[in-house]
Amino acid sequence: MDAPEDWPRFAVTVDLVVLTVRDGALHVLLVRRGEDPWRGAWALPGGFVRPVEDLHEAAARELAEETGVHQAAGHLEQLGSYGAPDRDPRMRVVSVAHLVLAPDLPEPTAGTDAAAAAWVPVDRVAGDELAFDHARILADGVERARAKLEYSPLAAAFCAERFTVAELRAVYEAVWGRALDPRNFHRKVTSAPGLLVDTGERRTEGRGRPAAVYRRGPATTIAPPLSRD
Amino acid sequence: MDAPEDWPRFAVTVDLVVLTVRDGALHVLLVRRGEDPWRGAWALPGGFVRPVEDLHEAAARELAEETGVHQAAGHLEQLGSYGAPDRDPRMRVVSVAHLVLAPDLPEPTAGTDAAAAAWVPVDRVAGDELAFDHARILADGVERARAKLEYSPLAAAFCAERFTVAELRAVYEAVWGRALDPRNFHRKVTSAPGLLVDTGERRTEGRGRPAAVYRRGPATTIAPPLSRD
DNA sequence: GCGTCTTATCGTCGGTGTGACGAGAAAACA
DNA sequence: TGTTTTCTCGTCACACCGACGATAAGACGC
Repeated sequence: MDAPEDWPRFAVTVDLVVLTVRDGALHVLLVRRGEDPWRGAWALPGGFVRPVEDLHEAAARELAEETGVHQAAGHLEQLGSYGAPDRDPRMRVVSVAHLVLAPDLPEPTAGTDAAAAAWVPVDRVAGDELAFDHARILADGVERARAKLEYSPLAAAFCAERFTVAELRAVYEAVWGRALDPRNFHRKVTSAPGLLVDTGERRTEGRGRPAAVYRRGPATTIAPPLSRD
Repeated sequence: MDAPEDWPRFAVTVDLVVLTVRDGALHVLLVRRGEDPWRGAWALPGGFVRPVEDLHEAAARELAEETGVHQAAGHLEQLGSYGAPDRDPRMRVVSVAHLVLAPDLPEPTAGTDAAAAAWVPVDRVAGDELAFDHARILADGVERARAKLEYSPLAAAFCAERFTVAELRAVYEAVWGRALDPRNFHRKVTSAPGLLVDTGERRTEGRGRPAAVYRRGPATTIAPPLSRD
């Protein structure tokens, strides 16, 4: 099977698990499907990969097009591919899922394809109300995010460019669903080499002593890792 | 773009990074291409996904067909997808790469498609002698394997069903390319709950005191992780 | 202005895991 | 029988961790 007519034809899509932290809870960006199948159901944003673009490009493009989110501020990585033969009743589709971690954003803008888009707390998404196999993709994405916070500086992708230790801690608490000791957390992240860069700036957030404002440092891993036990 | 004629058609393949430990070194299974493009170059084994099979099934099938390796003994997981528009000059191909960790096997059996197959030490694979983007896929697979040994019981996938602590340590040393202290390694793996099950059996390997023989335990993670520093 | 509250930041302390390494156990080999 | 080799168990100093006390520095109510 080597002639161009011989290989099975697939449609290839990218689906996006876009996560953010709002009001102390992890949220995922969902769109409501306007077409069959699964018309009216919530789904992950996504779309077809174009004939001439890389998978990563396609994901970034769909992210901007369909959700108005620009990758620059956050983090985009490939999550995995899903290609069960019957996952889409119309045709054979392989979806390359991507994970996006974004700072809290004003409001989801419904894109061209989607009837509506909304941030939904991940623990309020019932598995059976998502289209296709998106419940599994979402679960894999959330688990990936939870695991990566342990040993990577990725939590900062949920924050604005300048942030305080408390804001960073709030991200961990939201993603892990668990309260962390502010003193130990402060010690760990400030002592991890290259993780945070002190801007010298201070910021007072309502009550309490003003907090130092940091930027992301050059570190690519957190050693030793934080523990989510 | 919703009619079946509208979406771009892709070929979807699975490529396999099959790793094993031989003679104290990490080896990868390569096949020599018998057809253009890249005729005569080494490549990762792989092939087209069939119209009705899941990606994981396709990887397991290609593994058995093309290399004679049966997954049962080892470990098979998805590594990631590669879909640069120009990665195959013939057509638009998205490859879903999989990572296989297998015990040392007698000899690679050249499969139907491949002119030849061979175990090659990974540190002797020159990047520019691999077909397509397989050098990058291989690098990603090796890095995934190295990282996973830290916190998962996956090293046992490189061993036979029953193995000694020294054999397990040899796997770590081969994959990480670094000598480990036998005493500290022994302490860590035997004290990690659920990692090893003592079979009661002993085995004497040439000289030295006979070693206890273990099977894999039910643990899915190693806590605390081993460190490869 | 002055206490009070709240949050940020720094320190302390006991427990635990770690790497470096010593020492004994149990085999093969000369 | 001694030597060598490898496996296995201990020891010890050190780093780190979680729990938590103490202090710093702002806002707030009066």
